[in-house]
Amino acid sequence: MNLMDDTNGRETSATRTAYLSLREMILTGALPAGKKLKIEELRKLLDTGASPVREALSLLTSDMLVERIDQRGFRAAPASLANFDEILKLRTVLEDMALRQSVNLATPDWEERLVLSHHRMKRTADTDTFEEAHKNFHMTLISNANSPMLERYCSQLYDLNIRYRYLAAGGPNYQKRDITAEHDDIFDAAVRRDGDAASVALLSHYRLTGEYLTTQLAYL
Amino acid sequence: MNLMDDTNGRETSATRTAYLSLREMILTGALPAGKKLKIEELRKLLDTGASPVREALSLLTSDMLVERIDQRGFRAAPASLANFDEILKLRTVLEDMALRQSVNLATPDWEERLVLSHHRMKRTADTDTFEEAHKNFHMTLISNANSPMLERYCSQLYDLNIRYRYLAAGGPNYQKRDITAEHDDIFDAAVRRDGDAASVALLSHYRLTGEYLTTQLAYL
DNA sequence: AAGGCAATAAATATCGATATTTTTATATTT
DNA sequence: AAATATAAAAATATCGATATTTATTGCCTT
Repeated sequence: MNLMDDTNGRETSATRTAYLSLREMILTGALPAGKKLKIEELRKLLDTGASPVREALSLLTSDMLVERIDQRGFRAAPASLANFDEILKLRTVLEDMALRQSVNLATPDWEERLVLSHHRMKRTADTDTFEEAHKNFHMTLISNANSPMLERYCSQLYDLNIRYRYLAAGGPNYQKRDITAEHDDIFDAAVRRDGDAASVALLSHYRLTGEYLTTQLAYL
Repeated sequence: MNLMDDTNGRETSATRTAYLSLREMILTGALPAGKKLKIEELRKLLDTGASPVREALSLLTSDMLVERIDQRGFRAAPASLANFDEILKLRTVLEDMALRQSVNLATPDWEERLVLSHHRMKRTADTDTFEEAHKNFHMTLISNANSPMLERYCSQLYDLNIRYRYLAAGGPNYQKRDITAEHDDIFDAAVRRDGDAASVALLSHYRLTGEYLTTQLAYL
């Protein structure tokens, strides 16, 4: 009964493992939007107990990636064009605020973290760790706003958006747009501490992405 | 073992009951900010099992009323002036957006719900159901924005703010300000579908409340 | 006496089993 | 044949017990 050795990947709880796996599966579409999430199924799929699965699903509810229907279990949050529009609109408002605050409070330390995250993102272009580096760059941009709740909302909305990228393309493949240049614009403005310009560049970045995804998602 | 009769208040799960109780206790300060929330204690306090308590705490994490520290349990979210300021700032931005959208999409049905919620709030002034009616009024104001996520954020932030009102006063007692007049201003502007005026009135309402609470909370 | 180590105590996380509720399938009645 | 009631099956919610992990206390060494 005590299989302590097969969990050689120490220092992590079953709940956390389940949480990360399920999150990944929902973001990438392995668990499609709207799908009923049966505890027993997931338990077998992840090879763990029912309690960690339940708790992981509860946590995903915070992230709005899972819906909980009292007494009737869980399901992957449904996707729709309306929902995508909502996410986009909230994102623009909140990230605008966050980025301006962040630039406003600029410090050498933040600047260095920004340079680093920007560099790493460029380095990982076309690799499968780009997704991670990309999020890290965007989060670093707003990480100096000194507003944990705002950052949390932005992070949440960012993740929700990822799902629509996968829905649109079946994977994180960007189109002809020069994304790199767009990122550079945001980065440059931030480093020279021009909040207005940074915000304009960021919003333009989101607007373009939004328009592209909207056409791709027309069938939703 | 089957005590089916003592749960005569049917149609509710143990988790939901625990969730509501704990939420109330945190909002009113019965469970003070920052306090460690031990499963066993709460289990006895609420006279229920450990699973519902655990799950309720997970749900409260979504509401940012409880913090979860992996492998080290839960605690009531800490309170601070900085946190209060953050809530206030986010609230003004998001409710401004929500109210404008709501007024913009005004319909007869919404108007009627608004009239009703306003009336009920005035009726319950000085009773202990005022709190509920007050929240209902504010939520009705933005309920026509057609943006579930935005509404959810606003609702969350509203609740977080309640806690600071209790922290400031030990109870929901307002001060000399003519709150009723402030509410009437918002209400009137909304009904005559003047989004700008409604937003100005609402933000003024929040700003005044914010200033009052800030002085009361100086010791935090 | 201060700092660190070991043993103990406490609390959390997880599991497996059971009770409840909801859903599905079947039969009965109009 | 359609609609409703009933029975069976499936799934969720809950419980109680156990295994792990973290925190505490006292003891030993320097």
